[in-house]
Amino acid sequence: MEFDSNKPIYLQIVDKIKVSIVSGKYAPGEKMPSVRDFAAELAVNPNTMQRALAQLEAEGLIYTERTSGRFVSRDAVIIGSIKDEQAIAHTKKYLKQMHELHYKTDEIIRLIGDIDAVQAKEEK
Amino acid sequence: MEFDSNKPIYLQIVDKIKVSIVSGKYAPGEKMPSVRDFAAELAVNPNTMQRALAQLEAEGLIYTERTSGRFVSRDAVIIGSIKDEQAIAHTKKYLKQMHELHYKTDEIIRLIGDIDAVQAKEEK
Amino acid sequence: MEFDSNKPIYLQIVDKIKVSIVSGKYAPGEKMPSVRDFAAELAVNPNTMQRALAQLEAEGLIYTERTSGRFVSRDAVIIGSIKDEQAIAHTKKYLKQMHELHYKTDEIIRLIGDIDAVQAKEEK
Amino acid sequence: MEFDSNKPIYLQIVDKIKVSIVSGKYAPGEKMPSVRDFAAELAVNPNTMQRALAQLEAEGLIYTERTSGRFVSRDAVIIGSIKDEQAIAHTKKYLKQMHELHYKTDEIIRLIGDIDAVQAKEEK
DNA sequence: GTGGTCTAGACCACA
DNA sequence: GTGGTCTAGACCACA
Repeated sequence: MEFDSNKPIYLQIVDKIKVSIVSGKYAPGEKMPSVRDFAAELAVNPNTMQRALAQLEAEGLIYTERTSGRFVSRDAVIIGSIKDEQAIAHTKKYLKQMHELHYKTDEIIRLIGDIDAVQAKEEK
Repeated sequence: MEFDSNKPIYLQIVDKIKVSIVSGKYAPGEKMPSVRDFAAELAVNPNTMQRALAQLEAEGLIYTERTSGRFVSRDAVIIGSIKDEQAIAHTKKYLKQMHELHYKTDEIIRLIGDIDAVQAKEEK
Repeated sequence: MEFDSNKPIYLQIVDKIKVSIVSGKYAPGEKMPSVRDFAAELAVNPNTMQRALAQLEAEGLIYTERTSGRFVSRDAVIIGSIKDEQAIAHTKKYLKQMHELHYKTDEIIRLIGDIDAVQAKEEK
Repeated sequence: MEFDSNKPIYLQIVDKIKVSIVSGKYAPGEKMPSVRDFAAELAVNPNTMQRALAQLEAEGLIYTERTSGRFVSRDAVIIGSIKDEQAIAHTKKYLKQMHELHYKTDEIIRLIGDIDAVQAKEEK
C-alpha cells in the first residue's frame, strides 16, 4: 500500500479498511487479520495499525473479542449507513470542487461520461 | 478560513488560491496581496503563507517581480491546462471512490442530480 | 456475566464472588462449583477462574480441601468483617467522589433518594 | 499522583482531569499545561498524556488550538452535563454495590451520616 | 515551543 | 497467539 505523506498513515488505513468493509470485501462477522499480521502486511508499525483499528471500532465498524481477535461488525444497518454517508460526502465534496471551477451540472455529467468511457475502454 | 487539522495548512492554502486563479477570481497578471497582508487575511503565520506561495510559483501559476511583488501568471495556456487537469483529477478520484463502493455510473449520475437539486433548493 | 474490558477479568470475578459470599448467597461451609464448572458458567478460561479463586483463598473467604474441592469459609467473623469493610470502603470512595464534585452531604442524600425512587419504580 | 496498576494509567488521568474541570479547578477557557509539562508533572510518558488528552477532547471537555496549546472548553452546558452524569453514575454504582450487600436505603443513609461525621471530626 | 505522528520494542492479561 | 498499554525517542508542521 502506498501512503500519501500529507495525511496521517493511520487515517489512510482507516479509509481503506472502511471501504473494504462497506463494499463487502470483508464480510459482516468475518475475522480480521491480527494487529501484527495486518501491520506487517501494510509495512507499518503495530501501534499505527492499532490506532487505525481503534478508530474503526469507535465508529462501530469492527469489534474486539478479547484474545480471539477483531471482527467485522454484524450490524448491517451501521455498515449500510456508513456506505451511504460516504457516497454522499464524496459527492458533495466533488460537486463543491467542480462548482468552484465553474463547471455546471450538465458539464460535470458529460465529463463523467467521457472519463467513464475512456476507463471502460482501457479495461478491455 | 477553516482548516482541516489533518492536512498541512500550507497545502490547503495552495489549493484555495489555485482554485481562485484557475476560476478567474484572480485575473491573469493581477497583483497578489503581500505575504504579510495575505497571511493576516487568512489568520496564518507569514512563514506558512510564504511556503504556499512558493509552491504555486513552482507550479507556474504565479511569478515574482523582484521589488514589486507577486503576480498571477499571464500564461492562459498554463492556467487553462491546470483547470482542466484539476477537473479531470477530481473526477477520476471521485469515480474511483464511488466504484469502490460499487456505485454504477448511472447511479452516480442520479445521486449527483439529487444532491444538486437539494443544494439548489437550499440556496433559495 | 458482562466484563468491563478495562479491568482484569479475574478481579471482576473476585468481586462478584466476594459479594455472593458476603451477602449470603453462598452460605458458610457450602461447597463451591469446581473450577471447570465455574469457568464454564462464566464463559471464562479455567486459568482465569483459578486465579480468582486463589485470590479469594488468600483473603480467607474460601478454603481448599485437598481432594474434595473448595468451600466457603465457616468463619462468620471474617465474612462479617469483610462485609462491613466493603460497605465502608464503598461509602468512603463514593463520598470522596461526590465531595470532589462539590456535592454536600444533604445534596448527596437527596440524590440517593431520587435515584432510589426511580429504580423502585422501574422494578414494578 | 498514585496510579492503580489494575486500570490503564491514561484512563486514571482522564478521570482525574475530568474531575478538575467539572469541579471548576480548571476554569472554562483556561490554558492547560503542555503535553510535555503535564507528562513530567505526573511522571508518565508524553504519549500516555497525549492519549488521555485526546480522550478528553473527544468528550468535548477540552479543545486544541494548533501550536498554542490545549484549553478547557468554554461550553458550560457540556461541563455541567458531564458533572451531573458523573454524579448520577457514581450514585447508581454505589447503590448497586450496597444493595448487593443487602443494605437498605435508610441504612445506607445512616452509614453515610456516620462516616461523614467521622471525617468532619478528623478534619478539625 | 506547541501538538501530532510514527517507530521500536517491552510487558501484561487472557485463551 | 491475541489485543492492550506504556515507554523512549525521533521527526514533522506550525508560530
